[in-house]
Amino acid sequence: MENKIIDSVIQEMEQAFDRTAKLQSLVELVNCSDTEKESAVVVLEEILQSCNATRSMLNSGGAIAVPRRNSAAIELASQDLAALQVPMRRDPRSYEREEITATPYNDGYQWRKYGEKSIKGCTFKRSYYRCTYSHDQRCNAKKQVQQQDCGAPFLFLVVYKGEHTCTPSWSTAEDAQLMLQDFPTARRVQLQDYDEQPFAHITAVTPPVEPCLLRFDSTEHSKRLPSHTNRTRRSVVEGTTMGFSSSKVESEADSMEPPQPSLSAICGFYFDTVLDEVSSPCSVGLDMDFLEFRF
DNA sequence: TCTATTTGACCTAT
DNA sequence: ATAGGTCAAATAGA
Repeated sequence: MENKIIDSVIQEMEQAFDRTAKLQSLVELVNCSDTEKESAVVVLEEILQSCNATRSMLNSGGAIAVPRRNSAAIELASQDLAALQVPMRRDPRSYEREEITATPYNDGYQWRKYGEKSIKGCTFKRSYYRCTYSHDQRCNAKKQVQQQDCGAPFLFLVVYKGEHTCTPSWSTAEDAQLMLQDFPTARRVQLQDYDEQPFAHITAVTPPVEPCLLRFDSTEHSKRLPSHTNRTRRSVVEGTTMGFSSSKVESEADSMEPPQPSLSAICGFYFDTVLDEVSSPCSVGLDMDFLEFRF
């Protein structure tokens, strides 16, 4: 029973770690003063260190002191944790969850927009999406995306309603590998302009079946740069899901620094590359969500 | 021509 | 009456 508790605590810690890492990547994107950002990063690093330390202790098994006199309470706590870890069977239509994210479009599912609405008290309109397979496979999953008014242009409130009951066309490991061989045509790349600055995110989620190569070609990006930055510069960034592996920049002008990873996560990676002299933030990200993808 | 998005109209709940 | 959610015709783009 004690092992069960420890397992549950480890799982909770893993989630806390992942969420903190995700928050760290968001902090990178938020427009605030350097001092504030630095403070936030320091705090986040401390949290991550604590998570790591706790995880190590739990994994070693030596630091857990379970008071035996509380065995009844332990039993109850264990049951509670188990209930948290294995949610009860529920109606897929009743499922609902919210999240704040800088990347509302790369959750691994394909969505079709069916509406947009101005919401009272909100600067930005709310967008309504339903699963692409809502008709073909009668999938009831929907989501709403609402950009936040907090001055950080990259943050969105995403509300998911209903669980996916569909089977995406690339749901097998074999399909996923085929997709990887065919990048970028097989992958969807979401391009969005924020204040006329390009921002890209790989939205096709790679099922975490095997270490795989990721490749991002910014040529498509360059087409969307503001007219005053019309130099053609092509950067190709490569990495793997197991860590950043290599990068190179091909430029017909003078050479520039190769893109460097700005944040390495425990799994997956996140890095920025500079596209031109005004340092348009071309972010290519594979965020933590992909690891949680179910198929 | 097909598919996805946009957008005004309509429906429903409060 | 109002706000939020959805529909469906018009439109855009590949």
